[in-house]
Amino acid sequence: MATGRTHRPATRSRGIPEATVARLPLYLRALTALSERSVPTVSSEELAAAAGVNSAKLRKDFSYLGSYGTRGVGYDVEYLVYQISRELGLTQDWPVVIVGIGNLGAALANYGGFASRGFRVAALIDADPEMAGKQVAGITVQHSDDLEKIISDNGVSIGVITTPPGVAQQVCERLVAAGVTSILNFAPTVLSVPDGVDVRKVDLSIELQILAFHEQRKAGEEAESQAGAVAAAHQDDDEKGPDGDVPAVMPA
Amino acid sequence: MATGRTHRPATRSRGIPEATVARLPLYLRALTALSERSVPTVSSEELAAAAGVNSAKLRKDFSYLGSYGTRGVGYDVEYLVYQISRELGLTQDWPVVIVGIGNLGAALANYGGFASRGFRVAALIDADPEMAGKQVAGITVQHSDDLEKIISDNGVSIGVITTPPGVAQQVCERLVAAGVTSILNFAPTVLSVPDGVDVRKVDLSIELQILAFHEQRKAGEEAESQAGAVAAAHQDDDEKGPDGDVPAVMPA
DNA sequence: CCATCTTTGTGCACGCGTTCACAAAGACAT
DNA sequence: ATGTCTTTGTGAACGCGTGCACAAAGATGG
Repeated sequence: MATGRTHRPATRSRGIPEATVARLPLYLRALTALSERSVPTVSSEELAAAAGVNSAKLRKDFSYLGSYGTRGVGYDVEYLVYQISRELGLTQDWPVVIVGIGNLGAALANYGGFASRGFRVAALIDADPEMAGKQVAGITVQHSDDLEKIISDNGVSIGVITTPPGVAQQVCERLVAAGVTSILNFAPTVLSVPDGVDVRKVDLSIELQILAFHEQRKAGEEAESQAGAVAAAHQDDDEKGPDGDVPAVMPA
Repeated sequence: MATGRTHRPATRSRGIPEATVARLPLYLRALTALSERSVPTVSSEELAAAAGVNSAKLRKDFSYLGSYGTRGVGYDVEYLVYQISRELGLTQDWPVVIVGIGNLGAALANYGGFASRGFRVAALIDADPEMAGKQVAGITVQHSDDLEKIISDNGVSIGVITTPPGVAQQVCERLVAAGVTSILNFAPTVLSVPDGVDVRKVDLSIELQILAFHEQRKAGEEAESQAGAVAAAHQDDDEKGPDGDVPAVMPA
């Protein structure tokens, strides 16, 4: 769902399905909240509700990690927090670089959720000489000329790209050449990467467009059921779109 | 994938699979780039390469929209841009509100990708009285007391939540009560919404954790193949994790 | 008008993910 | 101990998504 180009053959890494991996952080967050409230154990039903998933799915997910529950009781919160953290690799330190310190890059640098669990902003990099030397989120921005050195000196394997789309691909290539093997891409571009490099993308514009699609559909259905037999002429699934010609309802 | 809690029964809205809908924006972006270069037609193979997907998948995706291609030639770029835009509902104007004008909210407000296609930032809302009245991205921030009025006056149906996690749920509820039916959530929280409301979430922390998982796996495999027969003792899939045992805490 | 060549549109098979439903396992009381 | 009750762990069925492979369709040239 996130890799740029690679046909990931459903990488069931060590037997853990990708879909399960994507949910583990969700469980971890819910468990951490319980842990802070000193709740000792939790049932699959309760935890599933907190994470917003089906309880059977949650149990199956956990079964891939091992048998960490106790029948008749539930799961030990602390123990599960540890197991999931370890499984996700959060027991170690992950230095991360952010490339492209514009509005978004700066916002991410300031984002608290970073340091919280295993991740540490090792460096901020920008191509603008004006930016170099400035402090953002208490970290000095460095010039992209030194990108390779920064990566190797800090042992960085995860890079975050928040550059304009035009330069994202070349930044990506430099990151990969320097040793980065995981990339989180915020630029609205499809990144091509060699095998062995993971890319996940976050794209505001795509998310909005998906929402708009469903929104339009809702409006269309609503109009359809309200209109009743009025639009009996252009019926069936042949109609080209819910909005027809006149938006009829909604925004001014 | 994105909905907070609702079991969306694979909402194949009007016969278009959800997975296809999620790729349409990708195609649209690639097509727009071609259009700007005045490319008249494009084959499924070329477009698929540009969008980073399989060409068969692309053709099947388009087949859900209709038969818009010409065999032996390909697809008419302009026509396809229009068809996909219409399908996604981008031919109409979507006023959007952003709630929570911190670093991230401000960054999104400044983000150019917003206005580009159908979306318009109708209002910025924040709970801090200090923020109200200030200009962000050329828009005056309004206080959250007026949230309901802002939503209804502007006919807003899409809301973006960039508040701290603690207040995200209640902001969400106010948005929904005021008439918002699509929510893009950047707060690290599971949102509960009534049926009929779509929620998509963007979560930096989760994305990083997924990357960390794969990163750890890569490192493990590497070490494994390098170490060779060294770790012959605790082998097989029975091993509890890369960092051995020391469970630290066991369930009481 | 026919042959050839390109490219679409899709039938089909396969695999992943989800969910149901239930047997097995353990806690707890008597 | 034994029975009851709760909750896990999982076998099995089903549906969605993906990709192969090919026939149909149309363009193009002779």
